[in-house]
Amino acid sequence: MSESVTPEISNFDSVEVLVDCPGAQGLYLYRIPSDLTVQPGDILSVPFGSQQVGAIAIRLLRAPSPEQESFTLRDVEGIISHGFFSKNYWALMEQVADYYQTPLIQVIRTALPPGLLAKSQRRIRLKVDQIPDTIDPFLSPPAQQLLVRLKQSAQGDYTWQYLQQKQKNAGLALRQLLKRGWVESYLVAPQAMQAKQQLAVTLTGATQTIAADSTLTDRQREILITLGKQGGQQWLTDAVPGLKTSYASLKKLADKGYLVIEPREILRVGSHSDAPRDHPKALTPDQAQVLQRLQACVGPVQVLLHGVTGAGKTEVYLQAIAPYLAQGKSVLVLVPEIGLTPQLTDRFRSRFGTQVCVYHSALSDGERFDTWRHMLTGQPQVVIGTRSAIFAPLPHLGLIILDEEHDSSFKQDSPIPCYHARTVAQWRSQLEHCPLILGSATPALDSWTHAKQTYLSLPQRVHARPLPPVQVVDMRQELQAGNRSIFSRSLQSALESMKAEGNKGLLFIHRRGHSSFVSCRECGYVVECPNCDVSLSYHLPHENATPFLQCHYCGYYQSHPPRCPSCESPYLKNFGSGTQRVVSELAQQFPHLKSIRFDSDTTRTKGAHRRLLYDFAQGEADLLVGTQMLTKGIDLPQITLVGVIAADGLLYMADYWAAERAFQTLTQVAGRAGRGEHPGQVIIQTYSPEHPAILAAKHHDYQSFVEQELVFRQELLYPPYGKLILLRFSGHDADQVEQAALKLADTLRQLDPQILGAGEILGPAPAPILRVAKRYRWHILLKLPLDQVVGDLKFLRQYCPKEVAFAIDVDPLNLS
DNA sequence: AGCACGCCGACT
DNA sequence: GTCGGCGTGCTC
Repeated sequence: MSESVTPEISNFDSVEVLVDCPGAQGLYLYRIPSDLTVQPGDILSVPFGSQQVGAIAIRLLRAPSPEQESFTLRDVEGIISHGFFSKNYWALMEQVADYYQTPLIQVIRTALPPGLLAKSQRRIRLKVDQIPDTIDPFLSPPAQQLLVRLKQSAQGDYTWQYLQQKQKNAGLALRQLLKRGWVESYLVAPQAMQAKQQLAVTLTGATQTIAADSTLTDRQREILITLGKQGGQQWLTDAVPGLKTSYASLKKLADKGYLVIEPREILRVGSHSDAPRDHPKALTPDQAQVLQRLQACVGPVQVLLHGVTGAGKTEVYLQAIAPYLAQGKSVLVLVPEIGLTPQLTDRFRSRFGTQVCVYHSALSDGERFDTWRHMLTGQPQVVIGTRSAIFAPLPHLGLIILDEEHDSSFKQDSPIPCYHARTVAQWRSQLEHCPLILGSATPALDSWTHAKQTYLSLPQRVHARPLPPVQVVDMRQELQAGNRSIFSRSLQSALESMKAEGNKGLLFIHRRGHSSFVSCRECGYVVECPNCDVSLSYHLPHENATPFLQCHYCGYYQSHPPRCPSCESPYLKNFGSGTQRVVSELAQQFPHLKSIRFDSDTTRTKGAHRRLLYDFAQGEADLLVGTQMLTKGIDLPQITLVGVIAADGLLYMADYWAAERAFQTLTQVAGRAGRGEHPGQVIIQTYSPEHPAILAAKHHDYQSFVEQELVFRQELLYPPYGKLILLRFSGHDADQVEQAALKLADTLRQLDPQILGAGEILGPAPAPILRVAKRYRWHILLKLPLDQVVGDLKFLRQYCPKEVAFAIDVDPLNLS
């Protein structure tokens, strides 16, 4: 597709663009001013209506003659970023938009760092000198409120967006104030995110003459040599304390021509290389063989690396990556949640130093922007990121790795596009012609059945350590034997011997909070969330705290009522266990065991996750009590015991892949035990000891679990033997949402043969939890044969009233 | 998203 | 009869 570069190219004086504005889906034509050189893929700023918005150049055109224009073209205002979308990258965007039934601009928005598609901003400013001393008493309350708010700021100046979200009748209020001339409204031109500048000290090439130069003092020579040893360049703010010198001394050396001090873009990439340097470790024969096979991979090959927990996949990744960096290529490593894998990030950092950068949504906008810019430089680097990092704009991509590829956080539920990073990675590997490694101890069934891939396995743990034996305890028998504790007798004795041997353990429980619900013992009333159709969980953060009730769907919380809201009875009791309850029961039954609670409540603040793990590893506690988080990225050799308090909560989730998820979670959490010198032990407590997922986890038998599960999937034509598309409807009005879903299903059934072929339309049906955060939710599930070509479904939106939110989720994992 | 244009109810 | 509310539609 190489269009010949002829002199005629200068005739392309206009450009079709995609504008970053909801409701403006088509392409718009703009004139290119003669002083700008625009190419397809550039990110532009264009005037659109009254504002300036971000836009992507799609293709260049010769401007239509003025006679045939029905409107006058406006000029492209400026170029925000040049030559970003390569042909491959563009194809990836289109493929995502097409497959996931999403407008292209939405995909582009997902891929770009926030703040790049800049918009002009409306601001409101107080005209202080116009305001009379005595305020008109007839001024409407909203207008008075707005006036008060504006007066709060020293400048009397706020963005319109801020004011609107702060105050309900802001529109009305503004008009009244504008009419009186007390405020003015003005537009601020969009400012694309700027790279930050900072002074840097860099050695020049003149260093060879250091020894010979007699004008240098010994101290100056020392500074130059130290700087050279430390890499030859530093930020000025680091160099002054780091070299134990002053700005004046450095300036003198700069004057002598040994170094330059100049402003440089500071990329807030956060790649501190304070981690101690480590070196490639000796591989086991299995690892070495896998590495060899990986190194033989060229082109768009997909590799499934199936390694048991503790098999040393990370070391294999590290050694597989090194040659790519040496060749000047970059590598993309996707992990489920970066915050949960500080150990992984640390290992990459200590192996590759500053060539590693992390990219995920918890970074500040500035950091994301800078990391993104750093990727565009094309310097060989390893980008470790979460789901959205699959769109990292690395020019020379040599390898993609998805670690823990079975993890469902690679799938986005909302907002659209509801993409799966694994699927996008497969396309990207094809487009970039580079290998893709999917790594897991419990591969997703989709990945397992993928036909065209290389299968590599690491069936043994490193140092021939055994997988921990798994004991399944039937909790019904515990009760019969008179044990009413949440800990089985086996777990109790295992905890004691663990402590006696000076080892550590993990206790896994599916729920956070203290108890899953609160109910009245007289009338059976259950306290529910006012916004969602779920019961409130009982929370008791620590022993002496005031208990409160919280909704795990919308975050609503309230105090614990002293009496039943329904019958006034004082006998309200909390049922079910969560992490808090486990911690407090432990404290009662095993006062000598110290535990750390490890769930999204205690790890919410920045760095808390890392700190808790550090404290635990340093011996501050014997046990880590937590939720799903325990299954990811914890690799501590001292852990010998893993207990699953109640596996049942995992088993009975209402979707087709509940068993797969339960098996994965149990296997992953079990895999945390016995990674060090001491052998591990796993105890799973359950009321369903015969459940296939439990039996498979007990025997570490991935293969037979999968075979069994695949039979079930095939019978019901669920993935990977069928394709699902979920249509989600939600809105504040229960009737309206239901009607919209019904109407759309009707429309779909009429059109069915043309669009869905042999597909099945299930529903519409209310979502398993009808109401979440005051929004009613309905679903239509499309179940299609694998070979069914699905046409464009985006047009369905037009059958849905705009008060009802409509989303298309292709290959949904979250069916609630 | 913003903003204009245009249609119905409370007021001079 | 007008002012001004807000609902529908366009922005190259």
